[in-house]
Amino acid sequence: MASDHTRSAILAAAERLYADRGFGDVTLRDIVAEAGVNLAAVNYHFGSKDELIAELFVTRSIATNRERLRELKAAEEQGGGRAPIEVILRALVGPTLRGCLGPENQRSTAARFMIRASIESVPPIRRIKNREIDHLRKFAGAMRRSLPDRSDVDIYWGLNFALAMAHHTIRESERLTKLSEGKCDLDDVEDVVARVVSVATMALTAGRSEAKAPSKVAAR
Amino acid sequence: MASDHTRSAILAAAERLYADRGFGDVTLRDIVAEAGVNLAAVNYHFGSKDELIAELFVTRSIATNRERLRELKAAEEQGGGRAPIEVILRALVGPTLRGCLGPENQRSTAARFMIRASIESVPPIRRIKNREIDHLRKFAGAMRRSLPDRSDVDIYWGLNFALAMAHHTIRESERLTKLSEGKCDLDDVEDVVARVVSVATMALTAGRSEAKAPSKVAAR
DNA sequence: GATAGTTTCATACAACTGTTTGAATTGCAA
DNA sequence: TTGCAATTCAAACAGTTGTATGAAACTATC
Repeated sequence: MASDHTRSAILAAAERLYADRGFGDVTLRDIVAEAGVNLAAVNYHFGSKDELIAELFVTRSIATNRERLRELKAAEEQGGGRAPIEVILRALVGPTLRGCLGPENQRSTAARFMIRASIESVPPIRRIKNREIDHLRKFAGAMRRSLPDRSDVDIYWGLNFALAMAHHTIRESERLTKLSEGKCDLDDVEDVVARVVSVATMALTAGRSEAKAPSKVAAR
Repeated sequence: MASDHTRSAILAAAERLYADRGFGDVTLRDIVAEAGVNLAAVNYHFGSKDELIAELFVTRSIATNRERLRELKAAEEQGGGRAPIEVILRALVGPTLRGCLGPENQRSTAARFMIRASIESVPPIRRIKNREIDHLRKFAGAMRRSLPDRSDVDIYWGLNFALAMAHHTIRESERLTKLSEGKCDLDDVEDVVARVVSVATMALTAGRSEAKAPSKVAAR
C-alpha cells in the first residue's frame, strides 16, 4: 500500500475529467494520461472502470448525505424533535445547491462531478442511486413530524418537488441563465436556496383541498 | 425514394430500442437487425448515427411543442390576449406529462423515447435542446402578459420551477413510487398535472417580498 | 427491353474500447 | 544483502464500434 500515490492520482484525474467532459467521452487512457500513471494501474487498483466510477460517486454521495443529515439532526434537536418545515427543506436542498451553484471558479471539481452524475446517469451510478431511498426516507420522516396534519402522499409530493426544483436548477442552470438573459443570478446561491425552500414550503403548507383542484379554471 | 420502407423501418426500430434500452447500449447493428435491413442503410439514409438520433428527437419535439403552443394560443385567444396563469402552466407541462406518465402499457414508444432523451442526454440531442429556448420564450411572454405586476426574474423562476417539477417527476417516477410505497399514484396523470400546476401557480402568485425571504427561520 | 439512377447488400476497414499478461522495478523486512 | 511481496510498466488482446466501398439488385423511363 505504501504511498497510495497512484491510487489517489487516478481518483483525482478521473473526477476532474468526468466533471469537465462527462462520462461519455472520457476513456481510461485519458484518465491515466492525466494522472501520469500506467494504463494497467486502474484495473490493478480498482478492478474495473465501473468500480472506479462507483468509488468516486459513493465517496461524494456520502459526504453530501452526511452534510444533509447533520443539518437535519441539528434542527430537530434544537426544536425538541420537531423542526420547522423550512429548515428541513433547507437541509435537504441546501448542501447540494451550495456545492453545485455559485461562481464558476468557486465550483469545486467534486460538485461538477456530481452534476455530471446527475445528468448522464451511467450504469454503476444508477445502481448506487437506488440505495439512496433510505436516506430520503429520513427526510420524509422529519417532514411528517413537522407537519403531522399532512397526508403521506402530500409529504412525498412535497419532497419530490423540492428535489425537482433543486436538481433541475442545477442541471439546467445554463439554460436558465440564457433564457433570462442573465436576469436570474445563479451565482447568488443563498437566493436560489431561499426560492426553492419558499416554493416547496408553500407546496407543503397550502390548503389541502387546493392541492388536487387548484381552481375551477385549471381543473380538468 | 419509392417506398421509404427501409427508412421508416429504421426510424421505428431505433425509437423502440432506444426507448427500451437507452442510447448507451444500442448499436447500429442492433437497430438494423430489429428493422430487418442492411447495416449500410443507416448511413445511406441518414448520413450518420447522430443524424438518425437527431431526426427522431426533432420529430417528437416538434409534435410536443406544437401541442403546447396550440393549447397556449387557444387559451390566450379565449381570454382576449391574456390567459390565466394556471392555464398557461397547464399548456406548458400538460402535454409532456400526459405523454410520458400514465399506465405503463399505455405509454407510447414515442413517450418512452422522450423520457430516455431527457435522462441520458446525448450530444446530438443536447445540440437541439439549446434551440428550444425560443419556444420557452413564448411561454415567458404569455406569463408576463398574465401577470403584468410580476418581475421578469420571478417569471423566469416560475417557468423554471414548473418545468423542474414536470421533468423531474417524469425522470424519477420510479423512485417516487418506490419511496412512497405506491402511495403517490403516477398513473393518475391529471392529478399529477394539477399538482404541478398548483405549486407553480403558488410560486408565481405568492407575495413578492416572501419570495426572497420566506421567513425569519429560513432566511440566511 | 436497354439504360440510368436509386437503393440494397456483404464485406472490409480503421479506430477505439476495457482488460489481461508477464516481465521489470520498487520498497521493506529479516 | 537477500528474499519476497507489492507495485509499475509496455505490450498485446479480443471485442466492439461507426463508417466506407464497390458490386449487385432493383425501379422507372424512354
